[in-house]
Amino acid sequence: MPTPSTPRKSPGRPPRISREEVIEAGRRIVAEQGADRLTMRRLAAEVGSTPMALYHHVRDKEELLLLLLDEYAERTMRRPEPSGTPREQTIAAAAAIHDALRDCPWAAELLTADDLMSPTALWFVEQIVDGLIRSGLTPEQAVRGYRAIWYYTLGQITITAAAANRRTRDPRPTRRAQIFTALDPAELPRLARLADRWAAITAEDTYLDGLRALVDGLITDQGGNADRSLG
Amino acid sequence: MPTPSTPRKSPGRPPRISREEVIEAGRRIVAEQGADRLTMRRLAAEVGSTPMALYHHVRDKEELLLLLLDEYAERTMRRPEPSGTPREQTIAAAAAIHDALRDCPWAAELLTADDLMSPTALWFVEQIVDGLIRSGLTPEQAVRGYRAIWYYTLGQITITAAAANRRTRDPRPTRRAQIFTALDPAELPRLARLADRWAAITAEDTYLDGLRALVDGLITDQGGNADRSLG
DNA sequence: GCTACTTTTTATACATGTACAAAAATCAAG
DNA sequence: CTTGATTTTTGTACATGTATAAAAAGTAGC
Repeated sequence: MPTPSTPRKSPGRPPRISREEVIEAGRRIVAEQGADRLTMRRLAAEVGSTPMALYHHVRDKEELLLLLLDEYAERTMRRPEPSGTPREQTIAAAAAIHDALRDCPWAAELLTADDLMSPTALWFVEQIVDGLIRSGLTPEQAVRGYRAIWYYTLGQITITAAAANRRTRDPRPTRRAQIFTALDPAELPRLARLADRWAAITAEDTYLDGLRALVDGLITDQGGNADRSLG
Repeated sequence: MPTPSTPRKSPGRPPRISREEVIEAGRRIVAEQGADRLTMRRLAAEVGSTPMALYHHVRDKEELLLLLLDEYAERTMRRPEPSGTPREQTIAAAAAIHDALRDCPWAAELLTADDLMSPTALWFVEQIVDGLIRSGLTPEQAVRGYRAIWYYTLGQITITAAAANRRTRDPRPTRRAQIFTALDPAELPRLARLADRWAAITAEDTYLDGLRALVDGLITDQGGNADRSLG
């Protein structure tokens, strides 16, 4: 962490690359070649240095990707105008996070690690929590509710991203297909009857339906005195 | 896939190791040394063979882990006696899956890939779907509801497992801590006011609360004619 | 110039999953 | 016994993140 408080030249070997340079080069590689082509060696070549030199400017590859994600969020996430009930505000904010992540599939596994998002995305978290509080939850309940929404959202992103990956990279029949064709109707009647429709149903994008159900459940389960006016 | 339909000896070089041997050795390594010590090279040494020989018996490491997970589920998951409303049945089945995965942290990232669980666990899926249908949902709605529950459950497991990993391996302060101490109360009033309680609240295990909310929301959102009798 | 100290860069090394190709070990046919 | 076909095993190689230690390049004090 170079402290430029004093403009005096700092001791030590002068850096040939900067943190900003590294991040910028990473952004370029991801944009031009895709996130899976971003390796520390390629990145080093891009900035004209060696792999290990990068580690003096970013802690590890994960931190670099989180920084890229911050930039991405700041560039693309737009705040919706405030309108609708608190419930709708919560749903809109969660959906905005979901949409941003859906278009950025390499981000999913990152966010399982650090549980919060970029500074930019915190505004959306605020909207979710605020909507829940104005729906009648206590602040503590609202935070727990936000966590539930976050679990649901990240789970959906992770699973559908992985499924898409699987389809493009490996056309072999999935285990699900094999198992579902051989279900015992006596043991598992519901699943057996649904077997042929299962693939189609699970291929739908039902994020919003589940999100609405979850938010409704959170509001009615834990907040009796909901403020349903527009505030 | 050796087809033992005809007991006649098959041509080709006779195998020195079997699929079952590989799986058993894998189980042993995971039990004695932990899942992160299970590498293809160690496994090969354990069965007295070479790494690449394993690939004639399992497709890749992921398939091996899925097989181990099947075994684990079969060994540990116990069916609860059928009691309670359909709603409670759904919740109990989901909670059973959750508990099994919580005690098996290496499984989480696996299941983001293949969207279904072991044959043993399918019984619990049946219970979830059945409970939703008996609560008034159509079969299609019930499958979508199950998916929502699955997203929520896997998201919760993944995130809390990753957080635990982080804490044990890297005591550096998380980004969340740094960001939350410097929140602007004018921009993000709710979060600023909650900042000091945030860590404690998000450390709680609130899986069941969220699950109940989600199931309630699924039932009341989409099924008006719920069967609330015991059936 | 020389020494101590600090910061950045470089070189080397390891563990990992697994692609690829060659080799080995069996059976059936001639 | 030889030849081919088939299956399993083995050996080699690569790409990856990153640990570790050494080297390089500067400043400050002498």
